[in-house]
Amino acid sequence: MTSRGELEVIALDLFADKGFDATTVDDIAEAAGIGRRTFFRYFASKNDAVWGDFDHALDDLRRRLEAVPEDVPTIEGLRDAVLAFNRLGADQEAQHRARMSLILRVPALQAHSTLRYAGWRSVVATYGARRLGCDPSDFAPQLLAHSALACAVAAYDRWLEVPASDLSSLLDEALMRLQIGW
Amino acid sequence: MTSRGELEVIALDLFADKGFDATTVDDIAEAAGIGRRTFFRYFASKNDAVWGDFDHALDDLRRRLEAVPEDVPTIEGLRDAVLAFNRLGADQEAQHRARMSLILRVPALQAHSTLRYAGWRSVVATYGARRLGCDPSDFAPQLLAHSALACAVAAYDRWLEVPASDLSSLLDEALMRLQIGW
DNA sequence: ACAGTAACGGCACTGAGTGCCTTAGGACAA
DNA sequence: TTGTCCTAAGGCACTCAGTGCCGTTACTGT
Repeated sequence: MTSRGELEVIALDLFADKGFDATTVDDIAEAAGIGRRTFFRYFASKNDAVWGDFDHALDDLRRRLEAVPEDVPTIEGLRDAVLAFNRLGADQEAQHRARMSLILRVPALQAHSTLRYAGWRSVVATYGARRLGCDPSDFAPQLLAHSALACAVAAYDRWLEVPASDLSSLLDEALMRLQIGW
Repeated sequence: MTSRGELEVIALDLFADKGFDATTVDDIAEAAGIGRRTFFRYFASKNDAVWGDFDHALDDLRRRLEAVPEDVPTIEGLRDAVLAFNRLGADQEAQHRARMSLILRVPALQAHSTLRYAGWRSVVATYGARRLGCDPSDFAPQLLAHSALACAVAAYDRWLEVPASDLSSLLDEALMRLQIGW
């Protein structure tokens, strides 16, 4: 009996070892001692194994955004929430780097990430709509969500590029740009 | 003898007819009267058939950005170039809508688009670096490129969502936001 | 002990993408 | 005309992700 979390660790280890593309689902299943078919009961795709329980993590972001007081300006509240959402303990840093390096650097995962980011954008658009007094499907909150995501991804990309960099600072800098414009 | 362009038209027709996922490469090859193997000599993947000659189109954007005069503010020059790049003749509108609808609405293509967008971002980052007096790999031009792409994609998304909308106006509005901030 | 239910996983299939190798056709020199 | 070379074409066989179907195992409550 292997839990979803354990399976994720096994997969991540193999990806780190052999690379994502060179690791087959058979490899993961064999390493975990489960059937190949069972892997696909835990994860909809090989790609998804890298994302852990992202939907659950999004609940955290959603709660943080819902808790932003009305008197805090929209973008400042967004920035605070995104920074808190992406804050890591020193012990998680290496693991998170490995995970994000896969997501942002392996073409197959880079492509797949777009589908996962849609959930993130939806959460941000809902917050934006509340603050702007409109519907989440309106142009403004959608544009805000796309733009905020762009800032976050650019910050992550930079963080991976520069080993000594601080993720929080980069996110802060990027989202400050979102606020003040170019 | 079928050219790449003709093959693209055949593929797009089939995608419109049966849907992207339900159309196999075999279907396309058969409709074009070529071998399945030959299809993959024209396009690296089924996804790429939707994109036409995007690399060639990017050359156009690159030239427009290179031609932006020094005395035009960075974001204004970017906005002018992006608007011109995305200007359509009335005869191309329906076709472009169909193409972009596939790219932005079919999950497989939505995912794949990220890889194509990288080229677009690279062009914009190069422009940004020139105007900011730094390297294209620096944080600022990368952030600018990510942010500008977010605006463009959000505008396209809205354009597809609202049948009567005007793409140029939406791009203009989104890139204006990039300039003035939130 | 037994029926019901959910997880497990084997099997066979589809479809994308790839490497290898053969063949057809056009260009060109002798 | 004939031989040579080169390139586009494509057949074949393979890998691998993902899926539907179905039998089996194991755990639950009665």
